[in-house]
Formats: sequence, structure tokens, C-alpha cells
Amino acid sequence: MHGHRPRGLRGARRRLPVRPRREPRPGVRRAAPPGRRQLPQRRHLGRVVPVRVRLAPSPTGYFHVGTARTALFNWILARQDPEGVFILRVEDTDPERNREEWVQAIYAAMAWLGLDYTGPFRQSENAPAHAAALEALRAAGDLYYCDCTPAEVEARRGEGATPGYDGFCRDRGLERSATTALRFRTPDEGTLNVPDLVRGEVAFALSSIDDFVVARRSGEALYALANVVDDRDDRITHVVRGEEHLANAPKQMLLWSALNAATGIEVPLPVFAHLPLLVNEQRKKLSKRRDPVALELYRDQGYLVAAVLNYLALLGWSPRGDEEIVAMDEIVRQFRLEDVAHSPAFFDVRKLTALNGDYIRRLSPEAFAEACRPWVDPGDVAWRPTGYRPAWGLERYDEGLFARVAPLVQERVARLDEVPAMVDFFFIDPAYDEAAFDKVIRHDPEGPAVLSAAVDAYAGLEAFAPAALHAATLALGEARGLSLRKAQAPIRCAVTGRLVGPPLFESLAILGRAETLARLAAALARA
RNA sequence: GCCCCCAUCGUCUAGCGGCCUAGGACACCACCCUUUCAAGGUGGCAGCACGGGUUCGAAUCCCGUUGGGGGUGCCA
Repeated sequence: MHGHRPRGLRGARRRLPVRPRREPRPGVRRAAPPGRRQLPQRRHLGRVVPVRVRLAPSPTGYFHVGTARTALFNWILARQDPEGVFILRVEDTDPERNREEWVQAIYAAMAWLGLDYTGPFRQSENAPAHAAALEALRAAGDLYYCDCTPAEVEARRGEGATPGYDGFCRDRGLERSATTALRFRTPDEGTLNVPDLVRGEVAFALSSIDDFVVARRSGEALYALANVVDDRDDRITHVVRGEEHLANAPKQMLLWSALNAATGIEVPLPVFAHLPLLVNEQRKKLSKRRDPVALELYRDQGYLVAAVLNYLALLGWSPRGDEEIVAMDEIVRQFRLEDVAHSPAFFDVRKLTALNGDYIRRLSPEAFAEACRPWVDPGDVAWRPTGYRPAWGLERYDEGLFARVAPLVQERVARLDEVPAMVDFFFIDPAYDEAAFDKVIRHDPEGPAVLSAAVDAYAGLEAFAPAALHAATLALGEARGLSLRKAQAPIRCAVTGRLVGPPLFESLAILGRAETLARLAAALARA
């Protein structure tokens, strides 16, 4: 043959993670939940084959929320099979467009999501196998050299003709040179049915599939080939990816079969599942350029990973019953590719945010306070939103105090990044909202009067506690014919700088008598 | 142009021939609760794209129309 020995399953030999992992290996797995629903089992040579799926992102930009959903669905599938394997393979062919920082971003995103995997592997590591596959196919007569430029191909294309390449060089018998690329000879007639678990079978007329390029002039294998070789080497059983890849499926099947024949290694073809696209309000595919698609962005804004995962699962799929907030174990138990919707889904940040608020409220007070640390603790934290630092320093920050305040804000935020603005007055002098200050203190004659009455009343309080503060404020308001709603406004503004915030009397009690009185006096002075 | 996919409230979806007077969630509106803002509670608004079939019966099956989208790279 051609001296080419395809590797077996990716495993011990080559398959060592290419980099030391800095983040702790996320997630725990193994135990598949009881009562799970299985993927239709795949058999090969009479044996049931464990599910092997993969995520194959290219490092050409931020980690996309759509990629996150694809990752999640693949991960779920692997989890449903006690022997299932989920591989992360970074498709880093095309040196022109890849950047190392983006591959790091892929690892970071996966770590945050907590989706554990086998790998990570890099497509570039498998370049020798790609070259060997190219040689095997060429020797078998499946490939031919072509020196047409894109412009020439374009110029020859007639009106209404089959798109793509016209087969001009098919029988020219060109040799390898610096100006020849390698094309795959595709059949001209017949139909190819792509088995797709979400859509059923999709039929393609072979006449509509052109002789596509599998290797550049430089000789390097292109995605079209590398992807198939890697999936074969990895013994992938289910190719689960976005719908934008649907048109690639028949080409990949053709290549896969040709590789089986050319190498004499019969690897069963995978079955496909093309997930509906995630779209923006204009119903266009989410784009890295116009839409907020970077997963990192959501983490920075204080979305909880559990909420993000839950929301992603709801895009194109839904749990049984009326409850949408579902634990991951339950999602794994219920998920079936066959139930995935066929139509594109709008990525609705408002719904994500609402779901996130729900998740925040379900946190224990301790867990909530801990989750807030990157936003409130000026000390050392494991992670910080990009470009953010609390507005207060260590000397003013009090962890115990924040723990007492946290429950007050927990039910008031839908994102963690809203927390600092809600608690800042505990750690810094009030940053006055001047419009608010004018409204309820400077330009309202009752304002200063309420303030000085509060100074007197609060100073004489036996216990500086919420109930007493409430009663005192109610009383001083009534003395002026003011509702509690009206009476609390100037006090809140004087002490917190704003008109909205956590419950006032609890806040004052936590702040303490001395500080409260001082702020009341300060506000009176600047009125 | 050509190939392919898709079509239930504004949005995400349930529905897989009779349980549908079409269910839930987000958003929106009203009311209640209330020291602000939220949260919470109650109620409301709102949908089967259109036209033909098939059937005793269609949101559900078939065909067509229209409308959206994806692909059409020596990108992935």
C-alpha cells in the first residue's frame, strides 16, 4: 500500500493533552443518571458501539454561545451512555485565521461551562494522518490536481449551471506543482441520503455536489478532509453540530467511504444531527461581528453558568411538563436529539436574564454572597470580570458586613454585575445622584426638615434596629402629614445617594448609628 | 442563479388525527402586597402564514404558494 497505517482510536499514544491545564478539571461525570434515555444504539460487527461525539470549534474568535449550545448537547449525549466519550478537538488548520489566544479562550469557556471532555486535541497535531489520507486517496484515483484559479472557475460558470467547480481539470492529468490544488472526484449521478437524527433523512442529488478542494496548493489538507480523517480516527459515531454544516454532510460521507475503500480500514459512517441555528432579532445567523455572542460577555455580566446552560438547553429543545427551570441531571435524563426543534431560535437575552434572576434567587444566602465576590471583594479573587475593579479598597471593605447585606439585594438583581451599584454606599461615601438630591432634598422644603427630624429621632433611639427606625420614621412623617413613602425618600437619598436601593431601615441598622447620623448631617450641610 | 432546511402568541416552545374553546415560559398591561426598587400573588392581551387535498374529523398527514434562513471558499 502506501506505507500509511491509520491509527486506531485516538488514545494513549498521541492523545495527550497538549497543554497543562490551569483550571481545575471541571465537572464530575461517570455515573449516568438512572432512567436515562438512550440514543438509538449503533452497532458495528454485531457489537453495540459506545457513543463518541466531539466538539470541533475553530479558534477564529470569541467562544460563541451557539458553540456553547452545541457543546452542551454533545456533552449530554456522551453522558447518557456510561461508556460515552466527548472529545474536544480544536480545528486549527488555516494558520491565516487562527490565534493562540482564541484557543485559550475555548479552553477557558469549556472550563467555565463545566463540560468535561477528552482532550483537548488539536487538528494540526494530526497533520501526518491528513497527509497519509491524501496520499491514499490520490493513489486510489479519487483525487486529481487542478490549477484553476477561483476567477477562472467563476468565469466558466454559465447561467443557472450547477454551482461550484465544473470539473475542468478532471482528466487533464496534471502533476503536483506549486500552482495545483487537489480536488476530490465526486460521483455525477444518483442521490445521497444523509441520515440526520433531528431532521430525518436529507436527500442530496449528487449532481449538485462539485469536485471540492481537499488540499491547498501548498499541499496542506483543508477542513473538508482533515475533519473527516479526524472523525474517522476518533471513531466518532454521531456528528452533532449547527445547521450551517448540513451541506457539508454529503461531502463528508463521500470522503469517509472513499477513505474506507482506499485504506482498507472500514470505519462505520457516523450519523448526523444538525441543530437549528441561533439567530438574532433579524432572524440572521448570530454573527461575531454584529451580535453579542461571546460567552465571556455573559460571564462578565454576572450570568450564572447553571442559568446559561439551562437557557441554552431551552433553545431548540424543551423539557416535559410546564417547568422550564430544570436541573442538568434531569435534562440529561430527558434529552433526545429526536425531540430537537427544526427551526432557528432567537437568542433572547431578556429571557436569559429572567432565568438568571430565578437562579440567583434560588441560591442560598451564602452561595449568593460567594458568587458576588468578583464584583464586591477588592481582595484576591480567583477571577474578575474583564476590566472591572470594585470602586472601594480593602480598607473600606467588610466581608461580614456584605454577608449581612447580600440577602437584601439577592432578590433585587437579575445579574451579579448589578450588585456593586446596589451596595456601594456601605463601603464608600454616598455618590449623590444630583437630580435625586435636588428633587427630594434641595428643592423640596420638606426634605431638610425630614432630615433634621430624623437626626433627632435616630439619635434618641434606644435600639438602632430596623423596627425602631421604621417606627421613628413613620412617626416623624406623620407629624408632617407625610406618608412613609414620602418621608423615607430624603433619608434614603442622604444616606445612600440614590432613590432606589435595598430596604432602608435594614440598611441604616447595618450602617450603624454614628455613620447614619453623620451622613444625615452631611446631606443637610450641602442642601 | 443553484442546492438544502424551516414555518404554532412579539420571543422560546408544548402539541406527534379526535383529550385544543391550542398549554407553559419570557416580554407587555392591570390589580394586590409594599419604606424605594425589586421579588411574590392574581388576572389579562396575544398564535396554528396562505391555498388545495386526504379523513367522519387536521395545528397535527400530503401537495402547492408565500415568506424566512443556511450553503454555494485553495474558511471552518
